[in-house]
Amino acid sequence: MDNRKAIMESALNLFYQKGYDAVGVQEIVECAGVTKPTLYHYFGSKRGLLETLIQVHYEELEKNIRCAAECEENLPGKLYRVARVFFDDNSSNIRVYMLLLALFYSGRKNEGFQVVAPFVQRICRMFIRIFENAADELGNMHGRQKQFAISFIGVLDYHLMMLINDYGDAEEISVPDEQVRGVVQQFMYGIYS
Amino acid sequence: MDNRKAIMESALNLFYQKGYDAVGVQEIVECAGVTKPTLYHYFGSKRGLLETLIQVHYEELEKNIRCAAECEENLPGKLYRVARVFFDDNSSNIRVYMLLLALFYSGRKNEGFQVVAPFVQRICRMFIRIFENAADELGNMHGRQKQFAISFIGVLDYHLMMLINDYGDAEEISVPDEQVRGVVQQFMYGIYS
DNA sequence: GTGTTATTATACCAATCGGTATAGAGACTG
DNA sequence: CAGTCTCTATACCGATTGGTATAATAACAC
Repeated sequence: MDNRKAIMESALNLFYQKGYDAVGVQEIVECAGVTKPTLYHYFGSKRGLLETLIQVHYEELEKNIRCAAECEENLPGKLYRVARVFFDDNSSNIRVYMLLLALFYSGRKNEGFQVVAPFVQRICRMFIRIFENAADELGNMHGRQKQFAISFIGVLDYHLMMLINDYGDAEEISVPDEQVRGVVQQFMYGIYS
Repeated sequence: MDNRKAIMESALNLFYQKGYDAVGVQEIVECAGVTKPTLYHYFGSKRGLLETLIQVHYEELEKNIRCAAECEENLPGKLYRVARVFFDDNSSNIRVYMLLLALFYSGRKNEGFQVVAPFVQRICRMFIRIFENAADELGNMHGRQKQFAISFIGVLDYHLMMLINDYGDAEEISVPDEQVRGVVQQFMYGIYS
């Protein structure tokens, strides 16, 4: 019962630190203090482990994003709240999201990519909808909703990546509000703002 | 003599499609039509192969970016030229850059990350310098050069990734000028422009 | 107490991993 | 011709890969 969670926790940490393909099943179970049959009993395969890992954590991530996106504020306020979801480290949120990204970049023929791609697309669609729902604020977007969404996600992702890089191996990553607001503001009004 | 290039070409394709860790040395040499000792003669190790692969291609990428960044235009013009370097598929440029990114996201304890991190940092510094050199256009940036640079790179990367994803397995990826200009313009003047 | 089910460890599998020892082949130098 | 140097193939190395067959353990219902 508890072994299941231990395996998932170990796997998340190892995948996040070394990459999905660079981590062996043996290493995961050792880190979790169990043996291989236990892992294969719960998850069936290494891929199955990754799938449930992503799925379970993604639910919460999506919920958080959706919640932030449905708040009663103007677009900048919404984007700020969404950004905060990404920069707020709920200990596992960041690791999951970075794993998602890493696998998304890992090449289309990679097993991890195939697992992760649909989830990334769902995130993209959520962001596109944010801009569509702000049509009254933005006016005619001339079909550029997707461009807006991709740009915004890209900005968030890269800032996140750089933060993780700067912080080194530190566990906690805290991003001050003003910095998040600065990023959103620049996105909204350009770099002259 | 030619075997060396064949190995590098095969490795680049395989790493790009399946990820560094998911590709075995055996697969590389088979794809190149040689045997393992040939690879180890030229590159010493799998890591050595990756290092020379990145190094050789990076030189050209950096040259192209630097060239675009030194043109005699205003900032939007410069950014447009730089963006074009990224979106112009010189058959190998995109593959190399995406490999660079994939490894950068792959986790700090990953072998590939350690190889690639210094190159990504060099790219970042180049972008930061672009904004610093535009101080006369931008005025006092209040130390936000790095934020500008990271945001811009993030926007480019994610657009690139999405393009590759939309195009599927197609070899050639052509991005119309207007789209590139749209992205740069949004970055410069915000989404109301 | 017996049967059933879920969970776990021991021990194993073929296949592949990155890497190499040895030696042959070819080109060039003396 | 002998010697040397670069390059490459055969065949191999120990270690690890993802995965499993078997059986023991424990908890449960009856």
